[in-house]
Amino acid sequence: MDRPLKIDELLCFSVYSVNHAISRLYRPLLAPLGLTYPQYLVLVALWDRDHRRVSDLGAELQLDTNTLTPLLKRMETAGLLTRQRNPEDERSLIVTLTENGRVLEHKATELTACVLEAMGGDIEELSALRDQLHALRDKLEQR
Amino acid sequence: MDRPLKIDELLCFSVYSVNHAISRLYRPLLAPLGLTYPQYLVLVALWDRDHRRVSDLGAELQLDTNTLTPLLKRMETAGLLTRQRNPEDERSLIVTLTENGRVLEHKATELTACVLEAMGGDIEELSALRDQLHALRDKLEQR
DNA sequence: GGCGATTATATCGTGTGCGATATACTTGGG
DNA sequence: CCCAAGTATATCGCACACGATATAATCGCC
Repeated sequence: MDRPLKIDELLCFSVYSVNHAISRLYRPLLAPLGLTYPQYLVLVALWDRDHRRVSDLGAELQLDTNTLTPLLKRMETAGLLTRQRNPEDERSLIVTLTENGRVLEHKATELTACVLEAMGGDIEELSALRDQLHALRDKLEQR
Repeated sequence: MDRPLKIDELLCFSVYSVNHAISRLYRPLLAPLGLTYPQYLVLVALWDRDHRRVSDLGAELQLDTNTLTPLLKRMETAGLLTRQRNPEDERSLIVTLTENGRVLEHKATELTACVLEAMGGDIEELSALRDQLHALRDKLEQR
């Protein structure tokens, strides 16, 4: 295939494009909670496992501290979490959800249902797509 | 499924995550050409169809002028394209590739091959994934 | 032909992402 | 015990995204 590819033929563009579409889908749903989409992803990670270091969060979300530090500071200001130096190792910072941050998990459940519905509602199909994307991500990361 | 989802179970996160992985893959490949990843996508669109209005580009790339205007200005400064008011309708702006911008298409061919290889090289599989993502994007947009 | 509505682009402010660099703390070898 | 190397987070600068708003040109209706 030597012919130059059109934009809609590029897998990378379809990923780019779907990512923005998803972000636009979440925006109005998250706005009433005072959350941005990346902030919501941080919360999802913290709801699962709390009281952990910034670098742990970063490893899971694939984000470095140059992104996470200001993001977490905004979330701290919003009263969703606390940032405390680890007494065992003063270099590291422990991120812990506040009651406010924990409570949002309930509201997020409806949100997930809403997103699922917007995506067509076929869980089998969407799970398969997710697994293919994970496989692709792993391929890209192992380089 | 009432159980709260973990981050790796969310399709939206896998898309988010793959998008960043792809962007990180392209970055070092595009850096020698002086391009960012979004700028590259603009070029792909322009290589296919040149001499068109900002809003046309925006419709194809799903970007509004608040993103495109500064992006295109940077590309104009870099000598990749020109921005000229349409004489037929002075409201609109016609974007045209310069020779410099057109020439990059050749170099991009190797780049596509490199990206394909990083993604595993199975064109059938990757095309199928792309088509699923397009279907998802269309579902999300029609809301 | 004038003027309000519409359209096309631009500007502003905020929030990510990320490369490069800085700072604070800990560890390990002499 | 001291200091160089390593580690964890922070800061800086730049480039997107995008909601909200502004500006300039055109259109349509009377």
